[in-house]
Amino acid sequence: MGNPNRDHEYLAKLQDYFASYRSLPSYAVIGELLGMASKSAVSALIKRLSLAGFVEMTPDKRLAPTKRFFEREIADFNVPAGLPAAANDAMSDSLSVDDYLIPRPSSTMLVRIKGESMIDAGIFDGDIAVIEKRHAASIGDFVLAVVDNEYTLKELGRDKQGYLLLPHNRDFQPIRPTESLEIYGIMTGLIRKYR
Amino acid sequence: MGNPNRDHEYLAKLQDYFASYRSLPSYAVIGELLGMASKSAVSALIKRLSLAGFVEMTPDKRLAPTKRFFEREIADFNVPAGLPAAANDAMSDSLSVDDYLIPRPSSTMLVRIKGESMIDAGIFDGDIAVIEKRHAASIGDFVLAVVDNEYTLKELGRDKQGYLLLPHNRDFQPIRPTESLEIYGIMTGLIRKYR
DNA sequence: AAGGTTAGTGAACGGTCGTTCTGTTGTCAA
DNA sequence: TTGACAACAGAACGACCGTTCACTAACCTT
Repeated sequence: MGNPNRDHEYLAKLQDYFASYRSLPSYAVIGELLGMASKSAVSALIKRLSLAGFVEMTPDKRLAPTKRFFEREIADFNVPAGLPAAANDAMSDSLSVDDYLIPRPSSTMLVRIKGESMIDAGIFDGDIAVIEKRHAASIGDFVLAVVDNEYTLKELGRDKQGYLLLPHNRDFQPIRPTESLEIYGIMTGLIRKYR
Repeated sequence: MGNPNRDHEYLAKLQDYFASYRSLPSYAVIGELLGMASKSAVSALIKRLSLAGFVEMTPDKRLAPTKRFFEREIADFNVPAGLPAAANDAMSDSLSVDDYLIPRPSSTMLVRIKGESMIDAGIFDGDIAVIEKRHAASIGDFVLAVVDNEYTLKELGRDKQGYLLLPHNRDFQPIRPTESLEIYGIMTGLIRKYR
């Protein structure tokens, strides 16, 4: 009957559904969604996906996605003209974007970038910076700092006279804190959305 | 009887539950969870939360959280001068970075950037591009294309002679496909990790 | 004090849930 | 060609689902 292993395709549809509704449907509806006429086929599919670690049952026996459900492959596009989609065994990395960028949620915040002072570092106006809150930083880190009562994202530098905040833009001058310099957090990631 | 408006407290428990299991339990279990003895109390609570916009029913009538369900309580630590409170506001209507960048999981892939050809667009070697697979693109889109049997990320351009692939790096020349140009997908996001 | 409002109890009920079992069909290896 | 196997169809079934209704208790107003 069926093709060899359409489970990956079925999983994709469930992922789309969950992305839309933040909930997994009943077996009957899954059947409709996937083009299956009987719930027993769905039941078997769920068992397979459960074994593969993509879904699980909550303590009260409800179907729920696992963390793995949200993982994505990162493909290198060195691949010579073969579809990178088909071969999922040789993938380098597999994780969810959240886990990748935000390993410690409780100490992490997101900050919308304003201004052009870091464009030479590939950080543009409107981008979102992932900031891990902490008060210590190393020279060379990109830091979100409070300088003279104002928040700013710059590279942390140092010279004979003390700490500096270095912009990455030829048109801007380094900032030397006159009164106070407080490190609010360091930048651990960048997020940008197009269109 | 009860205190004035414990709904906020109830919501918090549901949020915790969902964070643990990525699913909302049945009314009976919600009752246990919240210390309610009857399901009709839960039913009433769900109606209230639904009115307030924290939960909703999927098309197939299952209980599901809304985007608002995931909104973070804006922590009330003191704002000296222009605290980056605009932080969460950036992605206020999405529940996670995943959701923000990847609304349609099944047609989205992640590709590790190789090379310097797009550095003037703030896309660096080692960055991860979010690619939405599709074969049609508009002029000006950043596209992952297969040109003469090789994958490349460039801006899609056009002149009198036809389509072009434009790098964003002064040291690179535009690419004019000699044999074939196939659009593999368009770039909808960028992810970078520091350190 | 009376009356309204709101949150919750408890029981009854029809509908839907997911499981299970039997049967069918297409694929693959011997 | 045969037999094993996997994916799926279809029907039956008990359990659990969420709704509804009548009722109670605490808290407003006035």
